Amino acid sequence: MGKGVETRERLLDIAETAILQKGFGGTSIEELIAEVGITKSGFFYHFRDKNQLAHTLLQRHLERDEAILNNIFGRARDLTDDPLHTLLVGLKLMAEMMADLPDGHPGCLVTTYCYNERLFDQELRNLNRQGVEAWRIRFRGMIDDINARYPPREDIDPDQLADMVSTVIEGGIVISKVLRDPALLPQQILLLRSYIRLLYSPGREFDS
Amino acid sequence: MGKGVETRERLLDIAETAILQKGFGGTSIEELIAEVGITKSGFFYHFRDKNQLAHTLLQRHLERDEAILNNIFGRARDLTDDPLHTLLVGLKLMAEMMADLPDGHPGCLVTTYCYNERLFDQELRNLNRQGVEAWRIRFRGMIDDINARYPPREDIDPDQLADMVSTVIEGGIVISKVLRDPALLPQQILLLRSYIRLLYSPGREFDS
DNA sequence: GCAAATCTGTACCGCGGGTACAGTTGTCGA
DNA sequence: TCGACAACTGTACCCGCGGTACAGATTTGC
Repeated sequence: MGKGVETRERLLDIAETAILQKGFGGTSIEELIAEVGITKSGFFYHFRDKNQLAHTLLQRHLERDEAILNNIFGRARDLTDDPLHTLLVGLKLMAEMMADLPDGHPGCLVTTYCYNERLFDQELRNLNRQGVEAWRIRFRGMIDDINARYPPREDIDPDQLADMVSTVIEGGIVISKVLRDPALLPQQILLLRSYIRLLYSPGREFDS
Repeated sequence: MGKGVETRERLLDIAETAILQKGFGGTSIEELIAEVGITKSGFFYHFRDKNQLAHTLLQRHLERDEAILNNIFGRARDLTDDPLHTLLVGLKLMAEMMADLPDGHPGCLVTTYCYNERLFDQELRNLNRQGVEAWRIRFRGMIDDINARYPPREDIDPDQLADMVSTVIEGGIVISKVLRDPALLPQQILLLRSYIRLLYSPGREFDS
């Protein structure tokens, strides 16, 4: 890794932490360069402006996030062939991962950007949306596989159920942070898991 | 309503909208006074500084929120004496209210403040937490009433289930906004409702 | 008609985002 | 060993914004 790339990554790390704690408008370039130990000119060598920093940051975040999800549900698929079990195991692994974060989840850029939307251009808002759409597609695929084998106890729209994963994670992060209770996020993921298990549990399948 | 109170309320309205779209640090006093039509001196007559504006805003938000929830679940209680029905009807009413918002939900200050926490003092962060704790207490009470009459199909911690309401609402607002789909938030609330119905549905109550 | 509430006007400070551009330092291959 | 390029530093400047400090004007209510 070259020296430039390293500085750039450190800049991105510090910027991400700061933005999650103070929002985009509340984060100054000056504080970032002070922490990295470069000058303002150095910052503008790496990024055209603050907006491009935001763009790069979100892109990196979404890529990492996808890699993590691929890892989790890849491991889940290694453990079982059953699509329902795969999702349930995956959610369990996800909850365990969240529970292992020592200081709790630091926050998600998607939510921060959502509540800073008017500071960004259309392109960045679209990138954020595509990130959430990718989650929907991922979980929608898994739910389709489950529905193909198990009859749900209620007639639920698969897109809505897929979006519920994103909803519980983003909401869980917020409530967990506000209450300063790191355990809350994994608990909420396990409640979602409980819902899915109940939804596909056998018994009284054909009651109207 | 006096002239001063009216100006103050308009200032708060405009500030709330701006902060939900641009975050606290991204919202300038200058833009607020420009829209209200007063001078900077006028602003500082009403609020000591930006921080006090944030405080007043959150307090107002939490009070209004409590009034709305009282109204919704009050109406639900008028319709039925059964605690499970009350919660299910209340969630239905809440979903309908969210669906009736023409431009979708504008966002929740609790989440914005959560992702701007380092811009605020301890007192404001505590106020935010107390708001979420009030939600927990409210829903925890309703869940206790349900548990006293119905055996849940799974052994769920009542506090966690209560927090799931907050989680789904805050998360639903975020995902709804990012995807620009106002229908998503009410749908997610109805999924939560579906979970609670399944959790307390009769049949196979005593399977281990 | 007087006091208090509700502002306006003016002047000022320092920080932060951003622009512009010239100069410096280290690395690496020909 | 030299030169090109990456990765910066240094300096100077502009303007918007948060905030301070007042003094003065206008409106409202009793």
